[in-house]
Amino acid sequence: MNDAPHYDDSLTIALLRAREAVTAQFREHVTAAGLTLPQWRVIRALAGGVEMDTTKLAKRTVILPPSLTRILRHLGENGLIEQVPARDRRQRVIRLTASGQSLFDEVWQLSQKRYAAIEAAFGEQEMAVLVESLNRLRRSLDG
Amino acid sequence: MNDAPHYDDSLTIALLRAREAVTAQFREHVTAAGLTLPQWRVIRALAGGVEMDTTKLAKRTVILPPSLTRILRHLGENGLIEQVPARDRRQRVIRLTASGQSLFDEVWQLSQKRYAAIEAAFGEQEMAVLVESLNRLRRSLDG
DNA sequence: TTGATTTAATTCACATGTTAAGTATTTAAG
DNA sequence: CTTAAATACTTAACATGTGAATTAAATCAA
Repeated sequence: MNDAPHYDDSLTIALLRAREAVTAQFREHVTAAGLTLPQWRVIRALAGGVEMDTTKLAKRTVILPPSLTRILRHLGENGLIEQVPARDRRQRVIRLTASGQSLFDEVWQLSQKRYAAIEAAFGEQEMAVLVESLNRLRRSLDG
Repeated sequence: MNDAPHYDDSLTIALLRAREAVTAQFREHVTAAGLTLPQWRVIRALAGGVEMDTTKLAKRTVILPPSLTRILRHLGENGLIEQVPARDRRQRVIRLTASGQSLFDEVWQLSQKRYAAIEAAFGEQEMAVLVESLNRLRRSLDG
């Protein structure tokens, strides 16, 4: 008997589609600011004067090191980030420039509005439950 | 007051990390079969004798048309898919070859085991609730 | 202190994601 | 029947995803 590949019910596809729908809400105003979504994740991780080395940044933004290297090059070329001298000379510690922080402030305002709109559409309570469930799923698989 | 970017609590990051954790469960045996995960999504969508044009296939697998074109080229070069003549000559209707179906059968067995393991770790009930919640989220944003 | 090992990051090669533009075929308007 | 508009894909260009190999600096063992 064919255990027919229940495609749309599968967790992997549901995650993919949900992420697709959510990122679509942010893509327009982020790209209008001249950033890709991964670039925006990096900017966001560094906002508010945070300094971080590449390894931590990669984990936090869920971007693999080779991609992050390229993204940091792009952001550096646009004057949005700068390097901070570090004791361990293997590390590359990064922070936002004033220009980077300013771009963050601008985009962040719009992002917050979109985020609020998503909460309104889906339900604030349900959203908190969903995020908690996603994080619990992850923990149950990492262990 | 700085509305400090609550990074790990955000829906976008939670979705990204959860997807990361889930796909990691399938990556090893899929790549061992000589397939990438997007290629596997395509194979899976066509399994069991299903024929589909690329527009439907793109929607079903959540792969953008330009990527799908390249993926179909790769799968075709490896003899896993073939083209079916169609009335509308703009369309490209695709199906698995015998070899493609056979590769599916092989990988699918392993995938089912992994899927069952995820259900066991996270809870079958909670998983169904999560998938339903993800799909509801998507519907609330598409409208 | 030297040499082996580990760690941090980059580079390389190839696959996919993303947007815009192009091509071929079909449909529809006149 | 002919042309304009719409549809189905493809191509092009650039950015990111992914795994393997490389380089440089720090750490560890002897």
